[in-house]
Amino acid sequence: MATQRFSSDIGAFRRAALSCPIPNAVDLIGEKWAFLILRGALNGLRHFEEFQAGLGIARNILSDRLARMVAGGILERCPDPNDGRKVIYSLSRKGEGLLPVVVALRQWGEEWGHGSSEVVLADRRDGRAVRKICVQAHDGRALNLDELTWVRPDGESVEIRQAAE
Amino acid sequence: MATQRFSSDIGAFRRAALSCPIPNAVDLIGEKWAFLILRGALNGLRHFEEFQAGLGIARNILSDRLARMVAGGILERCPDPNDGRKVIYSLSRKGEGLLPVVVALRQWGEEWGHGSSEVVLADRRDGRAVRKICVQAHDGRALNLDELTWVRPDGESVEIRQAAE
DNA sequence: CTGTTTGGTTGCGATTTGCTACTGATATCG
DNA sequence: CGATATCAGTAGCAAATCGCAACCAAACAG
Repeated sequence: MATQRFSSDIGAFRRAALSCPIPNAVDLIGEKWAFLILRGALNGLRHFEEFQAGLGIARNILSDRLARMVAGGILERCPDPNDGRKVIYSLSRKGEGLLPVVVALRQWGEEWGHGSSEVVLADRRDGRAVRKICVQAHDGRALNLDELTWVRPDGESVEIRQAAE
Repeated sequence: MATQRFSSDIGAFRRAALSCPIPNAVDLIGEKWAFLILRGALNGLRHFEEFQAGLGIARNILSDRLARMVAGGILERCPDPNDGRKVIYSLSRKGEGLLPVVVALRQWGEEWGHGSSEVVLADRRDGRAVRKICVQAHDGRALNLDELTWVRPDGESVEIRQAAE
């Protein structure tokens, strides 16, 4: 009945995937509008109408996404104390934690020609552009894909990639 | 006719958004399956059946996403020279450039409890875990949201966030 | 030649999108 | 105060997309 005869490392991959946080994370912000709302929030958008006009998103979709992001702890929803009609959607600490993801994606887009870099993100202190985000070793050295492995916290190595040629 | 009377900074936001690479980038990988395929590819998955079994994705959807990612230059598709039935999907340099995005999202998920860190990404040279990815100033200092601004390449400051409030 | 693996495609019902119009609560204007 | 405008959503509905299952042709393997 040929139970499992995988040609390479899907077995290991699936096992590792069980504990991988990415699928859950992707359910929260791995969707066009959710990600654009996040970008908007990082850039100071705070109200329903601002998101709607700023992103050009349909109102029912926006409503749904905001609710999900609030439920997911990325955004916080509170009535505007200065104007009873308005609601303020602000980033939680968890939401702010996504800054590196958004900036990394932006830098990737710039590097690969998905839009010009007319403005660039900079350190407010001195106005100098931020560094290119990269994966860094313990000592700060930049690492690329083939310099990485998976290890268990005890230091034991685990092969997931490279298992298959 | 009340043309534009935005209460805060959507005007500036929309202007900046025109040149922002994020919407295009999001069209390419800002979707659940595309992102999971990317993660799979970074972890060594290479064949159609591997992705299908590894991710549990429907075959028609997988087919569609692979084609899009090839068209978008993230993956490269080539027939396996050793087996005429197989096709190898491998990351292009552009695709590998997304490594920081994926790792940053994974770290965020770990930090905020979307999955355990049974295995951790490490420097293959010494087996030590990689650093937490963050936005860094020119001198390597970690920067958080409120320490950032937008500047034009000539150094001229541009207010997008913080314009409101 | 027979059976299996691989990488798809096709059909179809269920879900999700996105547009437009509407509502109800609160503010602003005169 | 009364009329109007703003804000944050809902409601309805057509069109697009998803996801399952079945099917298929080409390329091996025995």
